[in-house]
Amino acid sequence: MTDLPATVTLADVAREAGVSKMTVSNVINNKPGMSEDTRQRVRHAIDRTGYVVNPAARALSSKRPRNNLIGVLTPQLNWPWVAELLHGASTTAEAAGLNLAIFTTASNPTLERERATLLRTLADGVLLVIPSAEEHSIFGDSVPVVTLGGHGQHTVQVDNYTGGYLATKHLIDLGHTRVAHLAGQNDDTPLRDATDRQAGYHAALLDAGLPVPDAYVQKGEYAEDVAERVTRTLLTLPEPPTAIFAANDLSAIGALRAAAALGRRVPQDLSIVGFDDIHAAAVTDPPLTTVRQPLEEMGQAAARLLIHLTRNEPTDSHVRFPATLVVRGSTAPPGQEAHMDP
Amino acid sequence: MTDLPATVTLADVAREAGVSKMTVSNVINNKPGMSEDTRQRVRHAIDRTGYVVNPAARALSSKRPRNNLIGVLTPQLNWPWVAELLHGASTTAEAAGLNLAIFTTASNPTLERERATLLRTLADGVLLVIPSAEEHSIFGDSVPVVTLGGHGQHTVQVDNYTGGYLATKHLIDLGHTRVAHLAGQNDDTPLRDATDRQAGYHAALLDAGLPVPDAYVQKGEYAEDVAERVTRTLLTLPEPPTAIFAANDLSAIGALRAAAALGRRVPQDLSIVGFDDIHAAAVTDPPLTTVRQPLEEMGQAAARLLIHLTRNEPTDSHVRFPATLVVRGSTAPPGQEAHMDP
DNA sequence: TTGTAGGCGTTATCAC
DNA sequence: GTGATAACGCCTACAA
Repeated sequence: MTDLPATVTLADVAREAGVSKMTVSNVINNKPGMSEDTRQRVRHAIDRTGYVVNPAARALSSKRPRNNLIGVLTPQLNWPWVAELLHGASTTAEAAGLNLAIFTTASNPTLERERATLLRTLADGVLLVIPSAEEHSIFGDSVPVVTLGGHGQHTVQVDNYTGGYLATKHLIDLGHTRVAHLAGQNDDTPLRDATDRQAGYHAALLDAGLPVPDAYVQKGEYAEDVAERVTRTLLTLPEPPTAIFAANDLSAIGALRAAAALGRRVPQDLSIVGFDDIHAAAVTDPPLTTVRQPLEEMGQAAARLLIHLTRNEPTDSHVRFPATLVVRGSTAPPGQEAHMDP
Repeated sequence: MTDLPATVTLADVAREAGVSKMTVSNVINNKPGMSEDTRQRVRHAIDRTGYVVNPAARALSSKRPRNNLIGVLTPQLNWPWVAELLHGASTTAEAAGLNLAIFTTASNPTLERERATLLRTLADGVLLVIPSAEEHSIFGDSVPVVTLGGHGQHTVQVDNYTGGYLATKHLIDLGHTRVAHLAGQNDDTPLRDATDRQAGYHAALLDAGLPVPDAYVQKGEYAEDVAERVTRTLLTLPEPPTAIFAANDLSAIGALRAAAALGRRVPQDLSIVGFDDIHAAAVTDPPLTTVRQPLEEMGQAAARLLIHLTRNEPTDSHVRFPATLVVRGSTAPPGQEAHMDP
């Protein structure tokens, strides 16, 4: 447990072990072709000196370094959806001996490019969470890329369309005919996920022969405060919806808030379905009926995919997880009490 | 918006501008002492070529690189407490033109050291979130370090002792005499924060002349599932507590679950106070009375502190935020309805 | 099986 | 003001 801030280099270890730098390097990288004796001697020298490779130097000298590093680019860390996803990824990565370096998406273009350069040179692979179109192009094929919640060459996704369909159908089956939607879309970037969920919503209504008044589809932007504001508008419509399908749990919670503020009881006066099944969905008042994404598993799958890619092992290109409906207390037939399964 | 994955180096820019590499380097680093004319010419060349510095190379050649990078070491990303803290830090860092590179604490010692080396060489400063003793020693004084929720040379903290005291006093003032505590402690690492909160709890009971049966202080380990299990035990005691002060909101939510499972109504049969005031605390059923930490501000303060340190500007060594009680629906006098402020 | 030379992209140093 | 040269620590390629 001695801490020598002085940097130990390959040369130091080599001197200590009485070999050349290259031999030490080869031992470190588990290269074959050297006597077991030498290998041991070097190992000991490494332990004694407390040597650790300098990833920067390694990155500089070899084009495709093995730094045990996976870079992650993600918006907003305090989005529960992201946190749970990354938790899964981190678990799997660590089990495989890989570090996760997480960067939040920079607004500043210079920062963005610096960060990309850093990852391109340093990381074994990159995990993109809900990336913008530009984020993709930055990496080209300089390093393996897996996309979580978006499109790309290698992706991990939930079946958003079916999820949207299931949520809406659940409301229809309960007897609702006026079903609104808080879409995930915002103006800047048309997110694929949001579009698919909305398509599922439309399809379910269409299959049931129900109309979709334009005013019933609002942009919730995946955000709690926006959803709250928009829900107020919906509920004060001349003919307000009796049920809302929110594109994610956060906006469902916003809707919950708006309902409470306007004195509408959930689910008696208004049914609400979310999407994601984040941790918080189970403890809201009332507990949220929602479409479950297996977030942790999805994160794990993404990490696994990336690990295979970095090792040039064969893998699937696209992993799609099923969306399942979790019925809790926020949905009921219009004008009635909740019917909950235990 | 052209994407040339081919790496542009200083030499390329130098050739383009008709100057030497050093001049380009000097322009990039805003070094004084060159004609405005040259500076402009180089600037243009940089734009034309799309040059971006290679942080790895920079790290290698200079002992104290300015990479616009703050490294963060944190346990568990899906801890809401952490997510909200880091969100704050990230906001401030980005506004100052700094990238945040977030690493989750590795269990593997080799990974841990590699990661530390990476940060030591690459980062301008390091932010440690609830660090273990060892994590501190890794960095020595090779790079500025700020600690969030722990001790060290530069720290940002909430007043945990007073927080614990406030929470407990609130329960006592409501008339509770049998007040239990779900401590944050686990066996491995005695966290300073947890100890302080518990000390506040003890002091409040002592000041009120109330006893603290050993059986009333249990290890909730800051975790929802552990807290749920332990609360079940507490509630089935011959003389169960009528109120519980949980060391964080997550364990308070666990307690909420246990109460529901055992058919105890909150707050009529059992009052619960949490700690942190994470986002979810406001939407639980019932909404959680809790001790608020200004998490986002704390993250911002930590980032600001670090930024000053990296610039060798004078700063406070320790920033302490006050803890405030937020009364919601999970507390009431024993055997009575909640008395909520709107 | 082991060692030597050279270069990765940048900055420090010191001449010009 | 500007530029050549030598590191920084490691790996690739090749030689012994």
